[in-house]
Amino acid sequence: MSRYQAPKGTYDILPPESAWWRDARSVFDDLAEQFGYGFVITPMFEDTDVFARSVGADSEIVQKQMYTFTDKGGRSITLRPEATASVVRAVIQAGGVQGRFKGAYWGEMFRYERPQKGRNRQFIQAGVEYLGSESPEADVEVIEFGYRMLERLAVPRVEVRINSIGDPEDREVYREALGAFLREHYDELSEDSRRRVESNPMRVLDSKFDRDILEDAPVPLDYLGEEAARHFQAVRDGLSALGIPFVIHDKLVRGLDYYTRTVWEYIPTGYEAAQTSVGGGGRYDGLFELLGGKPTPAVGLAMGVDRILLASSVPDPGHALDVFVVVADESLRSEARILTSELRAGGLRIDMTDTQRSVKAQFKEADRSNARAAVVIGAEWTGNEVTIKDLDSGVQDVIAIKEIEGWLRVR
RNA sequence: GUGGCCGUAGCUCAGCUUGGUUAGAGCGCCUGGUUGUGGUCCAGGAGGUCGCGGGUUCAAAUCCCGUCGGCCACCCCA
Repeated sequence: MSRYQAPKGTYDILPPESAWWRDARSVFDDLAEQFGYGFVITPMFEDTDVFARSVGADSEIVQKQMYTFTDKGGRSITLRPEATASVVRAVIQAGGVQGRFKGAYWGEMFRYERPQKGRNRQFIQAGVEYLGSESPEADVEVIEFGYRMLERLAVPRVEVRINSIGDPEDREVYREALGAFLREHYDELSEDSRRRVESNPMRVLDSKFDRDILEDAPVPLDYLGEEAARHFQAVRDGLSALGIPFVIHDKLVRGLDYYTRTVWEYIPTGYEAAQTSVGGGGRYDGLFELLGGKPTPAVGLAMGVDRILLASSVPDPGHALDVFVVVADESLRSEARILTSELRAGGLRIDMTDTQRSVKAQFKEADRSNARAAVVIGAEWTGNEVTIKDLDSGVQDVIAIKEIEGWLRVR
């Protein structure tokens, strides 16, 4: 037990697990490039107002989950709990959207929460923001992006849940109807839900306790305006055309206040935990104005990379090294070092021990380091030769030093 | 923020109920059996402030209190 440990709700990533993170990052980078998204890198902290205004002052995130502090200049600063607000702020600051803007990001987010499976105080989110388009095709593309990402990261049995919460005008009418319904059944509701009837009635829909009562509750879909309804239909048609399976969840609402119309989540159905969503997104046509920009329609998603790892089947990493050099004659150690250096320069992944050890111990290390082959430097060196052994098959040959790379290529 | 479970070797855990000689196991690590050959087997070895602090006691890994941390759930969300 070490004296110092990573702060509560944070963790370190070391080999071999770190390899997955490197791979996941490159999968995401490739995908973003293929979908035509450029990278947006913003600060990890912002003026507190950026989040308070965008995410919603009454939201759970702002109420109790933000890492907020006052800096030495007396400014109220908050570590980002999510990235959309930052990206929108950055784009507004840079002059707003001319035509379309497609941006991708990957980075650490911070939320002060009680840690549990799939929930930490520092975690990685990767996402894309499709700005400047009101077309349902943009929604479809962004939904597809998340779906493909999960596909490539080997998350099995992903369910895409979609819903439309309508435009702000629709929602106002709906809120009334829902409020009336909830007040009618007030006595039957759980304590948590009762508390929210006035403060945030839409979140009651999500309650895990009141499913029976909510069975008959009005849902946002019944209150969509004509345009929002047409938009939602187009999104569904677009997804079907691409062969992306989805289910409509008429009680799906999301915790960030800025969403309008389409909202969705990705749920890996084969994975057991309380925190089931590995990603989600929505349209947020009102956010630019909220942050002082020109009205700009937009849609985006955020993927929880930590949760994707939990839900994915991690593949066998394969060989980590091409060659492990075994020094059988200690007087040739320096020659072995030089050979190692040369082979590395040629692009091979190669390692060796740094102190005298038995040949047996060196082979053991070669095996553990998951090398393809061992190259023995010993008596045969005088004839400009080495012994090379395939560590999977056990086959070994004595070959000229120059032939090492060729031997590996043929196998 | 609330609740439940847990914290003993690098890792996974036993021991704690009924306090008492040098705190154990498996895996991992090191060495040897094979004087140049791993992944199997056998033998030996290293490695522990029993999370931390306090209390009770002649005596605490074991009982009590506090604290820190972990896991799981509520809540919330990615």
